[in-house]
Amino acid sequence: MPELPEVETVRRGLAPFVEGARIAAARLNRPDLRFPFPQDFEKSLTGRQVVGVSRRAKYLLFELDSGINLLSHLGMTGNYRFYEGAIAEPSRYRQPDVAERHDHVVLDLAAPDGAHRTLIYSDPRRFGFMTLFSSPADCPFLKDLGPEPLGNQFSAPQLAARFRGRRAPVKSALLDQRNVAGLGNIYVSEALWRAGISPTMPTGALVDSAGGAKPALEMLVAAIKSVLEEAIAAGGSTLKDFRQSDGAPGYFQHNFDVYDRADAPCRRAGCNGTITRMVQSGRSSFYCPVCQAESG
DNA sequence: AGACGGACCTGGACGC
DNA sequence: TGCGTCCAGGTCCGTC
Repeated sequence: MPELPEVETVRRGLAPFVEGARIAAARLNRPDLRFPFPQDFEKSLTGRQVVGVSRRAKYLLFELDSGINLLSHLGMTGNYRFYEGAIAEPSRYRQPDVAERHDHVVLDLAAPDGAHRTLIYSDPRRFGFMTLFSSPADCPFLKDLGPEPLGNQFSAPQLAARFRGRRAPVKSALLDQRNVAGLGNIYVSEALWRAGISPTMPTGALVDSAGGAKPALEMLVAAIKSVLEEAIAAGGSTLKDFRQSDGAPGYFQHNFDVYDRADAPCRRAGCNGTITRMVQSGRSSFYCPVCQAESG
């Protein structure tokens, strides 16, 4: 489900619901997701106020008034839904198609005005996980992440320094969260198409002999930013089960130029190519073999 | 360094 | 209707 735009969409939906609320009770319906919940997980949450909800890469971060933070990764199928009022009073936010047997975490919240709210984490495949941390520098999931692609630290020179002399295909390098944090299989394919770069191009071919970014790398950085910004504005992409927190699907999947468009015509003006699916490192890459260059 | 397969899981789509 | 096979937005780990 979730790459950066989907996680950001979830964050924006959740923030007004949980910020300022107190966690009156935390219930786990099983001992683990992808990993076991930490010791004292419920105890660390109970009674705490949620100060804010932020995002780093594909992680949701709930800041608590104790100084402890709850880190939540949605894996492939994780999702949050919430109810105004007690759980026995389903609201319009209810998603009838979400099986309750995959509800793994239930938080009873007390809103600032005292109203009862319920936040539920559901995750059919359980590739998601939750943990607690105090300082990002000490959190193993956060400490090695590369820059946020929509932040000021992400730039062509920065990527050039990471890519210089490397022979890994650019598709793999962009999925490596140490180079840039938050891209996944969909938006990497889309950004490479926008930049006219083949997914198999060695990253070193995007760097000139002085270690600077070639024009293609400048285009790639711009393409990553534009596709992510547009996807966030569209509420993310819904392939199967992603939902915004009000239950609405994302809309950006209608704007895919290559992802899941195998055998369809390339949309680039003047290009007569056909979108092709290939497998790299066991994952699908979609690209146009005519207009996406194999070398810098 | 990096490619690859397998691992973790469930469910939907498809072919027969 | 059912069964087998393949596929899926992510990441981690071991091996060559």
